[in-house]
Amino acid sequence: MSTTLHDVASHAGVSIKTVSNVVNGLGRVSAATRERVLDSIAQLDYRPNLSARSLRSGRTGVIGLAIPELSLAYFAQLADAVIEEAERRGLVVLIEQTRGGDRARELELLRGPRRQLTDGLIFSPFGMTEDDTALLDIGSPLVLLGERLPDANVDRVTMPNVEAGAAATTSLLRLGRERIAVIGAHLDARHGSAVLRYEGFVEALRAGGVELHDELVVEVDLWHRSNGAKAMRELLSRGVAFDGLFAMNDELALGALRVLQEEGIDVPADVALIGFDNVDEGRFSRPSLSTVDPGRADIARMAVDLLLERIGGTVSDEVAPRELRSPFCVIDRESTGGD
Amino acid sequence: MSTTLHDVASHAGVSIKTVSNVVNGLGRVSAATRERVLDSIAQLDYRPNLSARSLRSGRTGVIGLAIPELSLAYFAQLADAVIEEAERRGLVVLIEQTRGGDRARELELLRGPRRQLTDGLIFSPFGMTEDDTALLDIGSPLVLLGERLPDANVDRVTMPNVEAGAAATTSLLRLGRERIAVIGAHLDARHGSAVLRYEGFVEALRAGGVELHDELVVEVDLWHRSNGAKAMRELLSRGVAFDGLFAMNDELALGALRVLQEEGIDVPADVALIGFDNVDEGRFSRPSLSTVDPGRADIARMAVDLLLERIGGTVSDEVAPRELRSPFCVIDRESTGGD
DNA sequence: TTGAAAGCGCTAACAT
DNA sequence: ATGTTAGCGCTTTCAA
Repeated sequence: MSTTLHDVASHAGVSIKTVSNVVNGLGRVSAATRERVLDSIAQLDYRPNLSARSLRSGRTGVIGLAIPELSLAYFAQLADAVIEEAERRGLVVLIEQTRGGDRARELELLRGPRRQLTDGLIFSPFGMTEDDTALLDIGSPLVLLGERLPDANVDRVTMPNVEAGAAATTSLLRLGRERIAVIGAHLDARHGSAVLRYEGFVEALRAGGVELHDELVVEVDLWHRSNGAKAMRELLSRGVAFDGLFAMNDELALGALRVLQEEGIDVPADVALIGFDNVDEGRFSRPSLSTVDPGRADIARMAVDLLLERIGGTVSDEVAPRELRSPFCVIDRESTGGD
Repeated sequence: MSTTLHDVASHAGVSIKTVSNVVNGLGRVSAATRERVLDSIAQLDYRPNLSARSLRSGRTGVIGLAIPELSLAYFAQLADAVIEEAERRGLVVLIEQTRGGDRARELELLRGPRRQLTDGLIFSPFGMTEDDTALLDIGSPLVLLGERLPDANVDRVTMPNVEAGAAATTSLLRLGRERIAVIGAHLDARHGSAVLRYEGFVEALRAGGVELHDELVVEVDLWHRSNGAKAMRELLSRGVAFDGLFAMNDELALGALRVLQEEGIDVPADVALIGFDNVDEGRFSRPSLSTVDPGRADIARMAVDLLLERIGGTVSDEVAPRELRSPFCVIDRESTGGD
């Protein structure tokens, strides 16, 4: 049996309420009693029972983070940032994996009993469709990551994907590349990073007066490295020339890079390549990978902030959903002729 | 206010206990009442309050996983496996990062109040020293990952690092390489993967009748990619010839690979390279990276199993600590001339 | 400034 | 087969 408030109270010869006050730094307690209580706490090695506290207060001190997959470097690094940010505020993070695009899992996760373990959820949706938007109304604080489910009535952190996609493309155009391929598109989708980055891609081409060739667009469902390799093989098999490549994330880029090299195609001389996400690996590939840095730390901070404001009631439920955008920047490495 | 057992009970016209029985599938409840209760539960959208349940039962349904860093691919992929394994058993995982080698953080994490949020902990120690071994006696279920703190009186999952280190080295020897370098050693340490893998390395050299050259050993504290690059530069600056390289993990290997290529050294023709951990990236580097697969899924399964046996009391506290070893295998890819 | 007591929602021992 | 009830350890209202 572990020590309770009661034990401490009788040990210190005060009431349970006084101990509680000392523990929580509330109310006015005379310096002398406080001292005595603190002493008893130390002697008895008292530690508050968090379950009891949650039951009473309705708070758990835990926030949930639901992402597609931890083994994707981007999400692992994002989770890292969120955990760090949460810790800074005395919170702890429960990670749930939705496994790429599993709608049922995502819904279950939103409504399942496990939500109760957390005070709020940071959620990166992937498989849910617009028809499911209403299901996001889960009555507990929620922050969305990314642009899916755009009509959701919920706080959200995004990055300027259109602008970033355009900037990435422009960095290729600036090298004089005119036949620019793109892998990772989701042509039939209506929302999501793929759609927006592609939009930026198209805009940049137009602005640069460069033609968009349909044969240079490769769709890829899940942005895994293996699919990047597959997409590149597909592109090469089409037999169309290209001198620039925009991969919608770094995993795709690195998978594609591998195939380009197998085929003896030089990067960046023959094909300039830029990815997206700035995962650590890109710094050490050969050539190192140019990319777009989405500001992971900012995203994590903003998401935790938004969530905490709702949890803490600093921002009432009445307040309309807010949308925060992280700053981004293009990083020019060897794969686009940088250093 | 959310629905409680009471609400359901009165709605269904039965006692609270009956509802509890239905919810937990315990006791005998007639099919008719069960039906009625289930119906009320659905109508009222009742969901059990997990805090109350924890307070009462002393279980939270959460297990902790403490690892150095999520942004290291190995740990991200391990966390993925642990979450999956836990989920299979209806548990959820709280991840804490110890940030490479911070002893104080590790201790705080073991004893801190957050332990209360979990029923048990899977812990990959790094910064704690042998003097701290006693501090592992935290009175709640604990499973250690790896070989540090060998005297700890605790369940543990390891991999056969000596044998695996030897096997990796042997795969280099089998190619006829005789000047084999190693990066990632911790020469002054007395325990840990670095020590054991190095031991295997030395053994394999001896068994192969090949001399060990001190100048071919590079120490690296944290096994990050950037440190792999740094170690390789250091090795090259020594101006000693080598035709094989054993990197103690894949991150180091990939960092080193990058530098080798910068210097125009061909892998595997000039230097055959093998890493350790089988992280996903190794399949798509160029050349693809030979490595040792430590059986991540097995490790996760074993760790969760051991923990649950202690949590559930299937295995009493009296039972001596158990040690499970995962199977490993060497994967021969391009960096050692495989495909 | 401190104390007494109610009750958060649940489980389980006991009673019927 | 179902109902009653006593807490789990805490916070908090109210009273002293």
